[in-house]
Amino acid sequence: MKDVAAVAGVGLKTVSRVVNGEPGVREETAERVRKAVEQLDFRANDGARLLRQGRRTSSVGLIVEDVADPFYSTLTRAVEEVARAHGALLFSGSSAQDPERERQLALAFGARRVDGLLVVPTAADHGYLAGETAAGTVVVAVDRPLAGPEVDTVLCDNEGGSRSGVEHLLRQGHRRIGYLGDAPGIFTAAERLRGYQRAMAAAGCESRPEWVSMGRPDALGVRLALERMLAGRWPVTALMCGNNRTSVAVLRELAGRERRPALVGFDDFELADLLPVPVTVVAQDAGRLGWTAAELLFRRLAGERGAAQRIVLPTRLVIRGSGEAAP
Amino acid sequence: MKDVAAVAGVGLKTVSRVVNGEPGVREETAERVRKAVEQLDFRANDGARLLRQGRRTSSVGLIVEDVADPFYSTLTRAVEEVARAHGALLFSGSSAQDPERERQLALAFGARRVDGLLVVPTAADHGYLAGETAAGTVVVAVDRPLAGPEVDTVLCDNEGGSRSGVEHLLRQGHRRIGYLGDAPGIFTAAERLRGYQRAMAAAGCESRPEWVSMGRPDALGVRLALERMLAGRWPVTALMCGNNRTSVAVLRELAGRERRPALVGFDDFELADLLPVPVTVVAQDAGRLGWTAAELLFRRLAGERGAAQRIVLPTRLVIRGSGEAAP
DNA sequence: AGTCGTCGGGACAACGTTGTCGCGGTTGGC
DNA sequence: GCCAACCGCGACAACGTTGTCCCGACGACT
Repeated sequence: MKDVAAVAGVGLKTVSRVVNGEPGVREETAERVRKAVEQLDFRANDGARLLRQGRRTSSVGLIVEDVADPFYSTLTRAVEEVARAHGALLFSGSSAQDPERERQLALAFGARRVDGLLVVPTAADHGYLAGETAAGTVVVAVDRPLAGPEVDTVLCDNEGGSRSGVEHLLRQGHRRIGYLGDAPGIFTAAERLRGYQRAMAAAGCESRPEWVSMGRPDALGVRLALERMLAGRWPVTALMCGNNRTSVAVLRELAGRERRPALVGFDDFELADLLPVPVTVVAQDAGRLGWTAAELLFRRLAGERGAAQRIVLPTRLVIRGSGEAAP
Repeated sequence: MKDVAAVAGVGLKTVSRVVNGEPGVREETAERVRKAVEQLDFRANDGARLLRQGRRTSSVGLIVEDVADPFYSTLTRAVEEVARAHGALLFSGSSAQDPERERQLALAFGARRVDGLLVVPTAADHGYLAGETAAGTVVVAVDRPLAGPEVDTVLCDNEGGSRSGVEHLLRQGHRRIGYLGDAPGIFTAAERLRGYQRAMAAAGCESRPEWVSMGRPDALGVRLALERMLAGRWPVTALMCGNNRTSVAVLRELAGRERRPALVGFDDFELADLLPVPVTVVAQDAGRLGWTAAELLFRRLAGERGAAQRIVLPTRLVIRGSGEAAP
């Protein structure tokens, strides 16, 4: 900047004024400065500006589990849009379900002095975030609550959605319904499992232990679980899948079999409607989740006070065929 | 930091030394400093550090068309991993195919002094990037070349892949093959169209104008194009789709029809193998694309010199069924 | 005892901006 | 003709760090 000032033959502050469109500069002088800016190809250093002003950095951090997952990428896109609308830049990162990575990302974002942090929590303990919130960083938990400081939280109605899916199967006459979900340590997985259990209990169906399988949605695990559920004296006639990945793994596994239980999946996925048996799902709106959380974050940044909110977004049962087969 | 120094009863620089693990501090003093850091919940300001050091910001920017698109989200994830491996943070943004948005993002990233910029170019002219490259920002074009400064570029073999897909259809005996692609202004779309044309020409097939449709993959456009291709005296017996989105739109449109031309899609998509007729595709590896580009970027940052490279990654024909139907 | 080297630690400037203040010159009112 | 008000502009400090330099204390050697 001082080079520009020298070339234009003006003071540093005048260059600053011109660059920032502040008043108090004669048009003629401003023009000289602009010439010099152009000539030297000068671009202001936001980092220095931010440091000097000491206010906001106009950037937010987003930590998801895995951007490559359509659910999170949709969420990310929504957050991007909101950030853009508020003139903020987005730092993003995937925790890959690793609490340590999540922590490192959050701390790195904090060190960069992001104004806000949107996080899909993976860690069991988020005490490390206390420092950030104390320092004025606005934190919003998305998709799952976090264990640590009280922060705004935006969730889906996991239990209710799962229950509605199971109830739908019950209405078709199914009684022996299996449940495949993600590792029970994951909040959403536990909630959805509870939805299944409640629905079963309310209908007076006793769920047998071998009808429930919780774990990572890998092919082998799903195959074994399905074999367990479909064998024996009381094979399940229907399945509720706790998430996207599991639904797909189950479909892939079922493709080769003759016995095809009815199926309802939690979370919609592309082409579900074009499969040989279109898949009935409990849809959640990832975009709206991200949008809501980001809007909340920026409202806080705009000065909104009050206790931490917990917003729960509804799910929607999308009937396509796979969940309507009789037992 | 000065508060910490005051509490610990040491000088500013000593705090800096302790925080950065520099030698030259007695263990006892260091311990006092650490106590004070803890007590005041101090976290170093990376922005200030970066400003002072004047070297690298350890951050890179990534501009894709739309993170919500599985292709780009996979690419993004790969870039994230590489950035993480090099200790860098990632700014990301979606251009939404809007050249002006792309420019704004690039400029904003530049103002934040990112070390490098990975961009999937949308704009027709990237002259505005000249300033960045001149300022030392390393730019790498991904998926498409950019028109402007000469920069490293990582592409897929669009033309070759497309040609191989069409050749596959020709081998099945098809002669009347239609092509549906994205707007011809998009580099990849033009390349793939050329692959189709070359393959047809090489086989001595004359492609009729009504067999080719280029445009956004919306339902209506695709429907009209299909009607045109499937009607008349010379209806196509096979289709080559220029991208993911188009393939899906075509499948959705075809689902209701009895006449089902053979189909090969460019770019793989999830569940392609589970559809009623599993879809044969020319697969490109988005992750590898991102990985390669990011590695290249960091090699440049590490000081690698030399002329701008152009790396072309191969595609892979994945045979699943839809492309093997006879005319 | 004097000299030298080493080690711990602090003072200060600088990174690239911007907020504050004040200076010199012009204008306008009496 | 004098004073006030105003305008355009620059000097300077400060944001939170770190690189450089230097100082004082202490131990070891002549």
